[in-house]
Amino acid sequence: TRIYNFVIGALVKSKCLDLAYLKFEQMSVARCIPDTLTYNLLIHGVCKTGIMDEAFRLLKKMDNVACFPNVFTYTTIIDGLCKARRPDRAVQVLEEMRSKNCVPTEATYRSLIHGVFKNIEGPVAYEFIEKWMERESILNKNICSTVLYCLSKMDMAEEACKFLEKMTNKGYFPSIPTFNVVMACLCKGSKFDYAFKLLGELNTRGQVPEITVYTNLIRGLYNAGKVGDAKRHLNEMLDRCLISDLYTYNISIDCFVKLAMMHRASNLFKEMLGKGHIPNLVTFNTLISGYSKSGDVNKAREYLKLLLQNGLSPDVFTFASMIDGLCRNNLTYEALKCFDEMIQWGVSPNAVTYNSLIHGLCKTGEVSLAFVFYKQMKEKGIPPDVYAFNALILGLCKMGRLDSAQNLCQYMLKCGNRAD
RNA sequence: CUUCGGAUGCUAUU
Repeated sequence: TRIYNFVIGALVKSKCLDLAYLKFEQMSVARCIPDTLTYNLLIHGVCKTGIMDEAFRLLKKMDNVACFPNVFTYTTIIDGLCKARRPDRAVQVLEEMRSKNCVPTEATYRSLIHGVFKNIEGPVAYEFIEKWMERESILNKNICSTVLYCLSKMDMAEEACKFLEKMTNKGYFPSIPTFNVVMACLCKGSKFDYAFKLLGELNTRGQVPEITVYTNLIRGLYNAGKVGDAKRHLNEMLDRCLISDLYTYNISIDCFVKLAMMHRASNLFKEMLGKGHIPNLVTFNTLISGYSKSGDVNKAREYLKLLLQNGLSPDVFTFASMIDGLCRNNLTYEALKCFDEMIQWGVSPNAVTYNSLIHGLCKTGEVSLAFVFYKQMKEKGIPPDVYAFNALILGLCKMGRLDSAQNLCQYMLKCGNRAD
């Protein structure tokens, strides 16, 4: 039986179901008795191919030959049912297993929850899980974190709030990993009031959030135009999180950059040098991008020089920032030069590089040159995206070539882009 | 050795 199981397992894994079944038939001839594992393997196979009726037939057969299904059996079937979009039946199976004194494991619940969220549309999935949990009167931390994980990953901030509200009232509080994903989701979905509330609750529990929580929050606030709040939390972050390695320094510098606080960014840079940390390419790129964005091309160049002095080679990020900065100052000619330099460095331009350049050229009215680069990027197999199209369309409009602009817009849509 | 999942990790373009 053990040998047969091994073979059947291998066959199922390599998707040779019919051969697996053949071996299964041979077992009785060889006077081997299939055990629970044998059936589990076969059920696993049929579930993967979505033939749930066959899975149930096997389950019934187990009953007939007094071979008892175990957690693995039921979990496999539940997983299969969810993937076949039959969550109601999955819940039935869950109840059936309980009635047979088979205790569901974390895997069982995860199969159900993940399966539902992955295979059913978001709102419907949430409603389903919500109802299911109401019937399950137990409050299980693992179930909660799985649900929150799914909601967060699907960017269902609204639902995540509702769910948290309900569960925290029952005494639940997310673990650190769950807390992090949920916070990321809330910040992305601009649910700041709830994010603050959650953060406050973590504080009252005497815990300090990880730095990534703050960066998500700061970035979200900044994107939502709440610069004041973002600054406040940046200060709090610096106050409470240990900025002690390259990674955390880079994060903090980036926060200052994003909030256009370049003096603070460079102070932090000096501080890290003073403490003996060696800045890396990301550090320099971050600072260069900041100065470029603020229009201070000279400072950006200064840091580029420093980058080289540190034995680092500029990469596609470096050049993108430089080109962007030059274009912002209408130094289109310099930007083109920079583009050439980039190629001399052996760095291949990507979509962002072209977008920046095209945008800059259009801004200074050199639309025909912009189209040269537009063609070049297509030739290089880089599909132009909305950034490129928007710049070109705007450029054409400014020239009064509305017809061409419209045509390009049509073309953009045809290429599978969505107009914004 | 049979079932489901396993976060967060810094930098560029409207």
